[in-house]
Amino acid sequence: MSGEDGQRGGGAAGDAGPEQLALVREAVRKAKVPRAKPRTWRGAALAKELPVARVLVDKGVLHLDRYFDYAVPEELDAVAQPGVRVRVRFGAGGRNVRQGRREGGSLIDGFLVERVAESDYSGPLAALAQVVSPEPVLGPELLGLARAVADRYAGSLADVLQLAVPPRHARAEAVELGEPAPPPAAPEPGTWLRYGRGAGFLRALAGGGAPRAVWTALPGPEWAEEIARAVQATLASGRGALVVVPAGRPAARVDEALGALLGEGRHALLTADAGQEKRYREWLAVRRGAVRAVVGTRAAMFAPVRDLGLVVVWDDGDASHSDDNAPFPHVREVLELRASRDKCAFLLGSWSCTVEAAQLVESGWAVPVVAGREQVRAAAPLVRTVGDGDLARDEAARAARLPSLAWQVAREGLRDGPVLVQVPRRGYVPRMACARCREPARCRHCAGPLEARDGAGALLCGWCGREEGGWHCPECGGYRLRAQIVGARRTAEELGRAFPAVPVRTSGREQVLDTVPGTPALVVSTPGAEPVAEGGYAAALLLDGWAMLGRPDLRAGEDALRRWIGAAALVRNQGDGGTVVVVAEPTLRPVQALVRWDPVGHAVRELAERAELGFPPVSRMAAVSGPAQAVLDFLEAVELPPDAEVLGPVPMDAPPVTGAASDTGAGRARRVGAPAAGEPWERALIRVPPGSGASLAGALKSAQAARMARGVSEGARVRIRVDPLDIG
DNA sequence: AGCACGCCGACT
DNA sequence: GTCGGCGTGCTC
Repeated sequence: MSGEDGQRGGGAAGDAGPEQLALVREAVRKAKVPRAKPRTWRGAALAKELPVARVLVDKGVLHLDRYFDYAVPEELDAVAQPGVRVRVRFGAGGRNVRQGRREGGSLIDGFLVERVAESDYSGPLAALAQVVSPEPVLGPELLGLARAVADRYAGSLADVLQLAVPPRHARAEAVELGEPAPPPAAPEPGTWLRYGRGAGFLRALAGGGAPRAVWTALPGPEWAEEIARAVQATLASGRGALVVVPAGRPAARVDEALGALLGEGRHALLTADAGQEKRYREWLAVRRGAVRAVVGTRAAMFAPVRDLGLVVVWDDGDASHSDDNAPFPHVREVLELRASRDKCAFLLGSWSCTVEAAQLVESGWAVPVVAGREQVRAAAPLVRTVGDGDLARDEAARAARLPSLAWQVAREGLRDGPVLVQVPRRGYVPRMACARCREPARCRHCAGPLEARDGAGALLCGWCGREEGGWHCPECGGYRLRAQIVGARRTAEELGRAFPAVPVRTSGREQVLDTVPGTPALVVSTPGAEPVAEGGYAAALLLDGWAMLGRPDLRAGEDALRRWIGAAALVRNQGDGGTVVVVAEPTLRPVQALVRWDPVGHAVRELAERAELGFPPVSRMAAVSGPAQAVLDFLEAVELPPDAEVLGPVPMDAPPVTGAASDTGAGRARRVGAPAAGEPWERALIRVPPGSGASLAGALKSAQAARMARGVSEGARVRIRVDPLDIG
C-alpha cells in the first residue's frame, strides 16, 4: 500500500511536458469537467536516480506483451531492482481522471525488468504499488532466454515466464545458503571410453570448452552415470551444468549417480512433484549460485544456473519434453537456444534417435558420439521378429494371441530371470475386430489394421490408407465390428494362466513399478513404464507392434522404435542370453532398425524422407486450429511470409488422439485442442522452408495479438502451436 | 479481460 | 437537448 496516499489529496496540477499533454486533452474534451489534477506521482517523493521502472505485467495476453513504465517511489528505491516481482495498478480505470475517482485498474503482478532515467510514454505514470520481494528472480540471462523462447513459439513473454519462474514462497526465501562447494576434480572417462568421441568430449568439458554432441547411448543402466560424469567434468571447469530428463524416474537415476560421484548437497533436483516450497527453495539455491548442478524434468530447462557450461537432454523423443502449456516449448529446442545464447556445451543423449537429433548432426551443429558396431553388439540383446506371415501360419498364435516364438522365448527366459512383456496402452489405437468371433479386422490388400477414423464413418486401413467399404469377417462371416483393445491387465491374466508357477507383475498408467528383482517373473508393462530389472531381463516380448506402427502420425515409426528400444535396453546383452521378440512385420523400417540396433540409421533415413516431402523438422510448421470460421478469419488476417504455404484447413479428428500423450501416461488427460461440443473444429498447417521459422512465428504472433486486442469472442478464437506434435 | 469513450437513435 | 445502446481501443 506504500506510496498510494501521497497521490490522493488534490494539489495543483503538474506542468511538465507529458502531463501537459494529458491536461490539454482533458481540457479540450470537456470544459464542464473541472480541471482535475491528473492522477500522477508528482507530489509523492520519487527515487532520485532512475525513477522509471519498466515492468512486464504478468498477463499472458499477447497484446500486452511489452513493457509498461511506472514511477518508482522513493521508499521503494532500494528494493525496486531489476528482476524483482512487483505489483502495479493496471487497467483502463487508470485513465479516468475525474474527481473522486483516483485509482482505477486492479493490482496485478509483474516483473521489474529495468530501471531507466525517463519514460517515453507521454501520459502520467502510475507508481509501483509494491515490491513483492527483493529477490531478483528474473535475471538478464533468463529474461533473454524467455524472450527468445516466446519469439520462437509465437507466444507471450509472460506465458514463458510462468513456466520459467516458480511461484514465490516466502519461507523458502528466508533460508540462508552456504558458500558453493569448490570445483571437483575432473572425472575419469569411465564407460565413456566405449564411445568413439566420448573421452574427448569429457576432456573438452573439463577444459572449459563448449562441445555439442548427439550421443547415442548403449543399452543398459550406465547412461545415468555417464551423464553424471559429464556434469562433473563441467563443474571441474568452474562452470555449472543442467540436465533435463523426461520423468521422475530417470531424474532419480541421475540424481543418484550425481550423489555418488559428487557427494551430497552439490546438485539440486527440480521435479514437478515436489511441493511449492521445496521447489522454490531448490530453484533459489540454483539462482543464488549455492548449487551449480541441476537435474530435473522439463520445467528445469529454464533453471537459472550460474555460469552455465553444459546443458543435457536425455531421451528427447519422449513427449513429456514438450510442455503442455502455452506456448508449448520443447526441452530440446530450449536447450539448443541456451547453448547458442550462453555459448555452452550441449549434450543430447538417448538410446534411440529422433529425426531432430539426426538433423543437429547433419547440419553440423553437433557431432555424433556413438559406439562402434562391436560395442553395440556386445551390449544389445538378440532381436527376433514375428511377422504377419508367421502369425498366419501359426495356429497356436491365433488361439492364444501369442506367437509360438514368443512362447518359446518367454519359457526359456523364465528359467533364469524376469521376462518383460510390453503391451501398447489401452486405447492406444482403436483396434477393430469382429464383434462375434474377435478376429481382428484387417485390410484385404495389405493386412494392415482397419481403423474407424472419423467416428461412425468409413473404415480405413491404418497402413495403406485404403478405404474398406463392405467389411465382413473372413472367419465367421460376421459383419459387425467392435474395438478390440487388450490392455496390460488382461494380457497379464492370460500369461498368468499360461505360466502358473511364475509370479506376474504389471506396471502401467495406474501403478508404475520402479524396479523388479532378478528372479523369474513375468513383468507386463505399457511403454515407458517398464521397471528396471536387477541384472537385466532375460527376455522381452514386444506385443502388438502393428498397433504402435499404425498410428496416423508422422512420428509413428520413430516412436515405436524408441519404445521398443526403451524396453529392449533393459534386457541382458546377447552374450548373456538376452533375447527380444518383436511382433511386427520384419520388412518395416523401424523393425529392421531394431533388429540391427541402428536407431541413428533409422533417423537419418527418416530425415532424408522428411526433407524430400517438406516435412518438419526440415521445414518448420505451425498449426492453427479452432472453429472453422475462426480459422478462416485468422488465415485471412495473418500476413504470412511470402514463402509460407497453407495446408488445409481440414476438419480435425474427433476425438483427438490421446495415445500420443506422455509415455507413462501418468499425466492428466491432455487437451490436444479438443473440439468444443457440437462445434466443428478445423486445423490448418502452415509450412515455411528452413530459415523462415522466425518470420512465421512473428506473423502468427502479431495476427493473434491484433485479434485478441479486439476482444474476439470465445467461439472465434484460434489456437496456435508452433512445431505441433501430432501431424498426421 | 475489463472499462471508458464516442457516435448513433428514441425519448422528455 | 439528453439518455443510453454497443462498437473500438487502451491499459504506464
